[in-house]
Amino acid sequence: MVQIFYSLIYMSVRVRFAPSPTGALHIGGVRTALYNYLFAKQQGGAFILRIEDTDRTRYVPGAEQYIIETLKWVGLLPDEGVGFGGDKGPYRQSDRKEIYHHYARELVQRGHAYYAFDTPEELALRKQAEENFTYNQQTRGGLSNSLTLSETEVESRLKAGTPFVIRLRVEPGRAIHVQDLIRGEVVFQSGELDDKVLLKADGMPTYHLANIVDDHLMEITHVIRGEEWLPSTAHHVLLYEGFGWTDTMPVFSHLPLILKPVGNGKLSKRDGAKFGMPVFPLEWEGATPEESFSGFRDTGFLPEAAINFLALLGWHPGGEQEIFSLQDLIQAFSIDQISKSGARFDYEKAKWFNQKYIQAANNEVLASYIRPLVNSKGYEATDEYLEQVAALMKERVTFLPDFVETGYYLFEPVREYDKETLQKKWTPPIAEIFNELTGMVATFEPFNGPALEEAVKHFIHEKAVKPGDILPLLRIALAGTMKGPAVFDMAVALGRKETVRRLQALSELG
RNA sequence: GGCCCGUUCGUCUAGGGGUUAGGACGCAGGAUUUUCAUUCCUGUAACACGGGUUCGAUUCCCGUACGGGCUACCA
Repeated sequence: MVQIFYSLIYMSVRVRFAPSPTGALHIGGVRTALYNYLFAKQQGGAFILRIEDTDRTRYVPGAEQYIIETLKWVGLLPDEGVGFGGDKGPYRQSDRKEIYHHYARELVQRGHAYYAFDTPEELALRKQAEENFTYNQQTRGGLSNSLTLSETEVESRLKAGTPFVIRLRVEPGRAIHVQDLIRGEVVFQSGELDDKVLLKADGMPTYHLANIVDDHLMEITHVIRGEEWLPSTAHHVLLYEGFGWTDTMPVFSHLPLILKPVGNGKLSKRDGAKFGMPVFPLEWEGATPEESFSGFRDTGFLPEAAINFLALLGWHPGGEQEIFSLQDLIQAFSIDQISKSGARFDYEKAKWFNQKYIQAANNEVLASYIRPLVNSKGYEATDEYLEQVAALMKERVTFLPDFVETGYYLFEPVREYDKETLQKKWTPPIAEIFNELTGMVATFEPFNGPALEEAVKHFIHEKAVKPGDILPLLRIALAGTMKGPAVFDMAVALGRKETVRRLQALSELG
């Protein structure tokens, strides 16, 4: 006992993120990965990526790569796992088939599991006949399994290759206590539990078996997973008991769900299209447009912003800080401050975080994010110019693509002029002054923001017109719109030649 | 239906037997900026309901309602 206590204290923390490669990884999965990562790093432990691909019918090619790419994008790099090495592998469950067979058989030998020969069709019929039919301690006596069949019959069926599953043998009359770090003690009555399938007829384990065997073999100390696993945790405890692994059973924490922005229920992949927002980390190209999704990355989120947003969806350290770097999060994180109730996906808040992170990012970093967007539009620009664009636009954008979309006029001629303002401001006398101003700008030295501004204002004063008569026109000439960066900063960024060209273009139009 | 979990402003949340129930997003108004945005200030708005326990409950307990999850040879 003393020894167990000792080992629990000094055993280093090991947590796992164990997604199933059935398609694009849901944003809730990213949050689960994040909480696991934060806990591991804070405790000086290991963060492990395990791929749970035991359902061959739901396997989707590319999903595993998607998961890995997501973790890389958000910066949650596993210490061990598929694609990351480690000495407790293999970390892909389909590569561990024999291991599960071995343990499933061992559990049968220990009397905590049994062979069952009932076919899916037979069970489906039973369910049709009896509405609440479950395979459990009440019903198994009347079914076809190694508890009802003679030993020789079982032997011969196994020898003949009759398909079978292995089921957990749950005995009634016990209270199973689960200690959850988020929810406290949760109690289940064993009499209400069914005899879960552990090993399927195709030879693959179910989640229940695989997750216990792997967590044990991989020396996982803490299981941090979604709330949907809470009801089956009682079965998991029974498995630890059955194997005699209770001393090293991991500590459980069941996370609250992420809910739809409006309406009832948990956030689903369809909500992305429905509400016009990403619910996946990365873009995903499915077989059809309906199965293809956009993600946070291609929408133009900074990974740091996505992480900050996700971290606070269901957890809060208690202070009034809102902006947390990954390092801040590692320091501040604690499992007992995770909320118990589900959190609605608040996209407005996500946008706010992104805006904040873009504002705070330095121009060089932003330029590197803008570069691919610029290239894909076919624009040409130097890195130095992109840094200027970043400086000009960073306080006016929400998403990365806004730099080249809202600010397109920093890369190509004005496409469309604000007619309303033009109609109001463009009068023959003003046009004449404007032309004169164009001539001045063409030769004015030095061509920098403050000097230019000073000179133009002086010019306006001399002509006895109001700044409001000229400045808006200048802006429209350069950007076409009444929104945007300071006019003189724009002029300097565009350069003298382009500025003059645009001023002339407006005159010709007028 | 059964089992399990939950419930503080519209949203994310802090708090906790006695508080003007705090912050953030959003929204509204204002200041700054002769654009827009940023920034700053102000405002808006919450303890689901009913019983206990208590001198006192939003906080503790029990119910109810509502919401959610699970109930597959899916994870």
